[in-house]
Amino acid sequence: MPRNFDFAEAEARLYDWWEERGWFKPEVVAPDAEPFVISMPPPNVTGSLHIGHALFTALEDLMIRYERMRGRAALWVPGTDHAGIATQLQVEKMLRDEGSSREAVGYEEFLRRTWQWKEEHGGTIIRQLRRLGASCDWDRERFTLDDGLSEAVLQAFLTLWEQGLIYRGPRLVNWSPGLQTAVSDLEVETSEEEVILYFFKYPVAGGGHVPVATTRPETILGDTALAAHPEDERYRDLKGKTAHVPMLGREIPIIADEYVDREFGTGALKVTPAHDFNDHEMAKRHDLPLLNVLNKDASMNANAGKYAGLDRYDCRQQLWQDMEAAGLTIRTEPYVTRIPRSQRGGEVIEPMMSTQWYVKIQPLAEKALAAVRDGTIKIVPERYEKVYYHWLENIQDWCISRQLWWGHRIPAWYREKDGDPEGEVYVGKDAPAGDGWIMEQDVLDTWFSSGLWPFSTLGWPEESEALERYYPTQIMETGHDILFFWVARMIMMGLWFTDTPPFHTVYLHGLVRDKFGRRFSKSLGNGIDPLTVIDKSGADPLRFTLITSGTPGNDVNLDETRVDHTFRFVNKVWQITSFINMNLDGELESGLPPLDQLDLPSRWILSRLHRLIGNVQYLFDIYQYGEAGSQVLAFMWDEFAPTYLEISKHAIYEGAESDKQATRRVLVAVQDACLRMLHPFMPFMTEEAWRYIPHEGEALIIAEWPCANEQFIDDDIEARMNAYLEIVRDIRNTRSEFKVDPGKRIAAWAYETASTIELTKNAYILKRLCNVESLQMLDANSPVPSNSASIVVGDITLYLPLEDMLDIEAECERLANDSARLQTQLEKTRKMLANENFVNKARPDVVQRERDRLVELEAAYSQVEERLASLCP
RNA sequence: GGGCGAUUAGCUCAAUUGGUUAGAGCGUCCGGUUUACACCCGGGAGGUUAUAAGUUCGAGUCUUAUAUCGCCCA
Repeated sequence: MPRNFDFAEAEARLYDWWEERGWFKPEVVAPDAEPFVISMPPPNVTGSLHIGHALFTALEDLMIRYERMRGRAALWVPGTDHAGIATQLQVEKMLRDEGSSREAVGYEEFLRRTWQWKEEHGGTIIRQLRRLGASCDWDRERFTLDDGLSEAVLQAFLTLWEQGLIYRGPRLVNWSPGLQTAVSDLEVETSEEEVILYFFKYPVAGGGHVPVATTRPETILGDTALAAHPEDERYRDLKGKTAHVPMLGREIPIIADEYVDREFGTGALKVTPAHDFNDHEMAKRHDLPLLNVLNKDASMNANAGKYAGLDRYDCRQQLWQDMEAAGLTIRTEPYVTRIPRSQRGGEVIEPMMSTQWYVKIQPLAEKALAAVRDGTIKIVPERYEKVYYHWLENIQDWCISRQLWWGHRIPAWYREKDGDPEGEVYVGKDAPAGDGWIMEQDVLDTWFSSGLWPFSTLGWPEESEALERYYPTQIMETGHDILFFWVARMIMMGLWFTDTPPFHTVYLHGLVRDKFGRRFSKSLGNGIDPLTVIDKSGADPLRFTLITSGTPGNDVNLDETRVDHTFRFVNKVWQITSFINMNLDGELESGLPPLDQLDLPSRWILSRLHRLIGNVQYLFDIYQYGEAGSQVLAFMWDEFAPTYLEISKHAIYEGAESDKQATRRVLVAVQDACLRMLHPFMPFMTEEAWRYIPHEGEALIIAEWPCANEQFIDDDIEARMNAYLEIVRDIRNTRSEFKVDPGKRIAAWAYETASTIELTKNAYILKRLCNVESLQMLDANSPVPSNSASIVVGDITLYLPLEDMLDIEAECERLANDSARLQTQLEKTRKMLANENFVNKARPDVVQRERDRLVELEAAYSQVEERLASLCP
């Protein structure tokens, strides 16, 4: 067995082996095995791996490997998303670099170039997932724009259309002037920004004016009314009058509406129904006309009169200058308000009138709400259920059309009629009979196709075998940031089209941030590239660290020193394996010897192991994977390796043959169980290490998940072993305190009592763990050995002859400290047990524990006192 | 404005049906070439669990209020 785990060599080799053997496929188990299916959240096809992908991969692969080991038909369906806007932007940038543009090359060529781009860059992220060890069924890899999924999108669209749940119409939308497309509410991010509030005079017909304030003066050109609160005294006289739009002179009515906030600005409000959502609502109430003053690129259109052609911000300046010259301005002041920006491009979103396609979402939303309310679908952590409810209860119709070229083209056709190019509309896969039909050029929101993902990837709308066998899936594991974008939509569409919840559990993880909790950003330069980390330390440490660094639903602050630590843990596990491997010496009978033939340390480690297995199982059941991993680490690093392994050297180096064999079998059994439990966290090293210990079965990846056996769990054994371990700790402390050379073997003495005789039975524990060569019994009449330090644990006192190394003064101080500590604990315990409320109300086992503790403390205290009295007058 | 989360050692985090002395890692200090591992081993220092009240025999954990930070929604 190699001295160290060569991850760089082993990872690629093992991954290829697993894949070639077909172990990533659900068919490896019996055909009647219960399926366990996860649909991978499809990464952007042209993206590259970042730490967030590493987190979801680590978690999902953990779930998949765990269930595979439990005998389920585990299927992890991988794939990528065409990511309409993101991909189109990348290709447009490439064209721009070539001095060209989307418009210049034209629709067909643009699509050709985009597909070409996808072919070139599309495989990158998928290849990178392999480096993390992702055990996906690659034969089932899908892409949201492949033929099957396009068919699914078409089917879904047409079904909704037939059901009257899709409509097209002019609405006020969030318009992204940079991308030149409509975007949905979810794609707009608003945040507070400092802007300028402009106060000006709105001329009233027949003389006078009304003071008005706005943050967007250019929208004045689109005003179709002036409004005041009906009870506002200041504007009572204006009722029924009209006003003139500054610089344009257009006459508009002055209306009264309760929406107007009397406290804000001047109390009077300009109404721009084509460029403001609130004004739009008001316009509906008052039957006001809508006047669009913006072009698609947010320059002013013909309705802006002489300002036509100016960019929105240039217009703002120019108009204000002109108004100033006309004596219509009052003043400006800094003002903080919420500005909507495009989640993608970052530029300011303009509400604009536009004809778009919508899904009437209410009926779908109701089903999706009910599924979580009645527990059919569970969200982990549970608190996100509230967030989910709130969003679905207030959901607006979903704008699904995007003015992009890259995506699923909406299956609609137009024909000119009465001069209107869209006078006739037809929805269907193919153009209807007759000439002149032109296909809708807009595409669907990318989330429309990813909403179908859990079932479209399995063949829907075909009634495929895969769909029959593997749908519904089990867990949807994804980031909490896309709960609305994606999860809610999958639930809505899954329930709507398949009449089945697409999964029973939603497991949400948080964002990965840097160690100070900051988001990764280029400007901060704090990014952590998963591939760099893998190159340096291997995939296992990164995976384990990501999983154990946080708790479900919460952000993970990734500290790279933890990756280093996990790297050392990987080495630790390897070294344990190596130790076992080099001490095997020939054939080893499989399984464990009968319990009654095992020594105390063996029974102790098996008890600890099965307790651990039980805990890990419980933690997996409640999705606490991080804690489960940490507990395995703690067991191996703090109990198995430093205690059992060290003690086992006694049997292996100097025991009888039967003891050697028994100890070897225990070592193998414990290590085997640990490797199995660790496999889903760190698949590579565990698989490789497993080959070096006796095992049944071809590979760890398909080995059985361990199961806790109550028969091994033994409180009495653990208590007896703990007594030794406490003595060991005390002896080590004492040696350290008196600066006894760690390599020096010393003796220990004790007066003969039932407890000390018992102690001699396993004296090799002390020999191995704290270099105590022999435990010798003192005659009851002999004096306490001079120059010795005393170790008191329960009713046992050991004397360590330290010869000239003992400093009496120091020993007395040590004993006094012990005494004080014991006294404090005694008082506390006595007080507890004297409290009738405690004795009567606390659980009996808790009370008993305190009683046992009291006995032990009393024994220890009296011995310390005795020793103190004799040594320190 | 509404909702949610966080606040535990210098830093990053655990501690899940309330129960021994609140644990790890990194950092720090002391000591070690012990035949699995210096990618290591042994030992130490470092905490009023944000604050204040409450429930309870018992609170990091449950309740209420406050403060600070963060996220989501309007």
